[in-house]
Amino acid sequence: MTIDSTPPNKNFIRDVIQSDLENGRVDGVVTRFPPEPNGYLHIGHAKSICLNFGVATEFKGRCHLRFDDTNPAREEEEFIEAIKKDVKWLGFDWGEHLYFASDNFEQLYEWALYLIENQLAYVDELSADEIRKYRGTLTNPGEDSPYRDRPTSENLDLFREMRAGKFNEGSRVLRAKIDMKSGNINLRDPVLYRIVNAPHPRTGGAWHIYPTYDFAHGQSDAIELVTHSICTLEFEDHKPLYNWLIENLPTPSQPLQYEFSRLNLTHTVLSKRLLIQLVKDGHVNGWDDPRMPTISGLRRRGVPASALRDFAEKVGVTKSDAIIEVALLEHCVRERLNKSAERRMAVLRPLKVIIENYPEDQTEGLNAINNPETPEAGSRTIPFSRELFIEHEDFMEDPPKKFYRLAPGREVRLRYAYFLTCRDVIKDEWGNVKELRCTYDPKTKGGNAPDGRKVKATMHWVSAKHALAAEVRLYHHLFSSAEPDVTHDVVKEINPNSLERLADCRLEPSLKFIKNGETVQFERLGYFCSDPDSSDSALIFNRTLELRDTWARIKKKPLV
RNA sequence: UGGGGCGUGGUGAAGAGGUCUAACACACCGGUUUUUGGUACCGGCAUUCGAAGGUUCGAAUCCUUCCGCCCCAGCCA
Repeated sequence: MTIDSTPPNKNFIRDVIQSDLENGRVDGVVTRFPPEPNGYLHIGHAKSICLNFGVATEFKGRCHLRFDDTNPAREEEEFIEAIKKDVKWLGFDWGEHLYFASDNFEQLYEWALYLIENQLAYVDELSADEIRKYRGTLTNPGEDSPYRDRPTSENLDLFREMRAGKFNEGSRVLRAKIDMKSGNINLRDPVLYRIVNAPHPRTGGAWHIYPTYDFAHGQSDAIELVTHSICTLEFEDHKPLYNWLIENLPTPSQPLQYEFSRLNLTHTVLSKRLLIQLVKDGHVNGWDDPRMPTISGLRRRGVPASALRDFAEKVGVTKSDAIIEVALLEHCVRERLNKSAERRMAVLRPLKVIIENYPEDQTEGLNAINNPETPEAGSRTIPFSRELFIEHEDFMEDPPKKFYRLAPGREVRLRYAYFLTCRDVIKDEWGNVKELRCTYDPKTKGGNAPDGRKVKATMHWVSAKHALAAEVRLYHHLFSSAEPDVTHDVVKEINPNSLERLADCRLEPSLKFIKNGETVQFERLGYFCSDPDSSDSALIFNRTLELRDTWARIKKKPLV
């Protein structure tokens, strides 16, 4: 299992486990991550995965992967596979402990009969609408169903017939007999089983009735001998029901539920409903669109799993509603990538430079360091020639005070190459700068002047005739508002410019061999990775994240 | 107006009667180093803990009242 450098922070879950271990409530830790296979995992799930698996390894226990597949109307095999892939990629291993709530359908059914026999459950023939009416409101108590006190044998017969598929969907449900007047609505005779006639991804057409979350989750925990069932805050109200079922059923163990607050992130949405909508309505290009907060989207974007783990640790685990700034995620990504990503040179918006005093047909190989943070990464050779491309925004004809890149008459350093001086600016008929005529100083090879003269800027570049053409996709926040208002229409909140495609980028030749899934740094620009859409004939790169950019800040400030 | 939960800086989050004129991290603001305006490094950033009372020699931590925010009325999870 994955061990990260970040030391675990203290949180109440760890405290509880620690004391449960010390006072003997449990003698080992078993947790579980219980996704419903009705969509892809997102970064909020990553928090839960890291917590559950993290805490399990920390206390030398284990963590199960269990699919809560109790609603065949929504669940699909595709999601099961995608979820497994994401959990693995995140660096966690459930070993032998892959489970499905559906594995327990037979046992759950037996327990339902057990409840009926103990007069703790009954078959209700009220319609969904009527049940709602009988349930009362938040402030008014509910009323007992007229079917509540039918004889056990009748309940048994009816329930068996439900299983046999004798009834229509919605015509009958099995309900727990608890308390229609409870202040906790979950205790007002909650539905335990409903009739669903949809094929189940695992059990096919074997069943006509399916347990609800409440009737499946806790018992599955108990069957798997889970000791700490960790879930999010909205299940807090369900805990009394969770416990009621465990107390009234002959389960093999008595797990306890603990709740923490779910992750919220600025500039995005993290509700499954909304993410499904973004995908279905085509506002993004699938679940793994690099703008998506899904694990698959982040992976495609070039975010390393280790950064996600760091992030999950840094956000903390509490019960208070919190909105984490994306900046924290971005920090974790940069921190990891700065250490691991090899450096390359690429020009996103090319501006042609002709070095007038450089021999026409000469090419020389220059040595460039792969990663200054990691000397073991070694170095590579990059070609230099008379015609280059530099970044368009690295040149200004009439530069403001604090701009110290290239300008007419000014000398700068080309990284790993030579000092370069701008002699002439060539413009098109519209007055746009389209080419620079420069000279270089042959004595500055490698980037230093023997006379000791200094230069204010070092710029990246690419040799025109050796460069690779590529498309580069730049991503911006999916929502420009930090906290998008999703109460009405998410679509209105979407940032229309979240994807920016640059079709004419130029890369240094070595980028041809970049491994899939490897994220590199384009010097001075940011972190990039090759997109799965990329091919030998059409290179495509995604920008994971920009480097921190002090110059951009200076530009924005007044009084430059 | 029923039940449950939560309130510590811009954002998270430690702290649970004295070591708190409140850790740490992100963000932000300055500065140093630098062949990435990156990285690294140094410094700044809550006399105050939702509010008001009270207990105490002493409170963010205990008590009382009040205020605010979140969740629950699916045969979703």
